[in-house]
Amino acid sequence: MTKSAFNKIRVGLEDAKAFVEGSADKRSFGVHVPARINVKKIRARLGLSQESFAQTYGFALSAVRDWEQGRRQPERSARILLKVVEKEPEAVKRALAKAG
Amino acid sequence: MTKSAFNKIRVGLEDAKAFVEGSADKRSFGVHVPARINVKKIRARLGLSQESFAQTYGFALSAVRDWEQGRRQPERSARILLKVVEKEPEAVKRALAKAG
DNA sequence: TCGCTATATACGGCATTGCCGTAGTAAGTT
DNA sequence: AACTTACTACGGCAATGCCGTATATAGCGA
Repeated sequence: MTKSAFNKIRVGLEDAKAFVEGSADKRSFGVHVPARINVKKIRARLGLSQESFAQTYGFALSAVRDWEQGRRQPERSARILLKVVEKEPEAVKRALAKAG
Repeated sequence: MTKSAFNKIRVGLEDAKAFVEGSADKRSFGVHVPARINVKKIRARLGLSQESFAQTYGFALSAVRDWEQGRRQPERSARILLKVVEKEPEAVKRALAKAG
C-alpha cells in the first residue's frame, strides 16, 4: 500500500470521527461548523486554479494543495472561512481589500 | 522573567518578522492578509464575551483565549476570517447558519 | 514528435498552532 | 462569605501550516 493511500484512509477515519462528533450537535447555538469541506468543489464553482484561488482569498497555496489532496484537513477557522468563501466570496474579497 | 513574559517577547519577535514580510508586498495581487490581528479589539467592538464571540462565529474558545493572551498567533486562515468578522460579521453568521 | 507552459499530485520535514483541560485572579451579586 | 461571570495563565500532544521540490498530465504551437 502506498503512503498516499494510507493517508487517505487515515484522514478518512478522522473524517468519520469528526462527522460523528460534528453531528452530535453538542450544545452549539445556531452556528454549525462543518466537520468536512470539499475544497475542490468550492474552488471549481468559482472556476479558479489552485493558485488563483489561494491568491484571491488569501490562502497559502500549500494549504490548498494539502486540503485537496486529502493530506490534511482544514482546521476549524479555515473551514469556517471556506464556508464564507462558498456562500459569499465577495465578502471575503472586500474584507481583504487593501486599506482595511 | 516569567514564562508569560518570555512568550510575549517571543511572539513579539515573530510578529515583527511577520510584519516585515507582510509589508514586503511580495507579489500578491490585490488581497492582503494582515500579519497581525487584534482579536480583542474586534471582539470588543462586537460587545461579546470570549465565549459568545467564539460560539457566534464558530471559533474554538481555547483558540480565542490563546490569541488574546498573546500565547499564539492566529494563523493565516484564521486571520482572514477574523478580518471578515471585523468587516462583515453578518456574512459569517449567514455562512454558518444551519442548512448550508 | 518534441518541447513549453500551466495545473495538479505527491510528499519530506520542522516550527507552530489547535484544542483539550485545569487552576488561579478579579469583579460584581446576593 | 459564597456564588457567578469573565478572563488570564499554562502544560501538553496531535495535527496542521507552510516551506520546498520532484513528478504526472494535458493542451498547444513549432
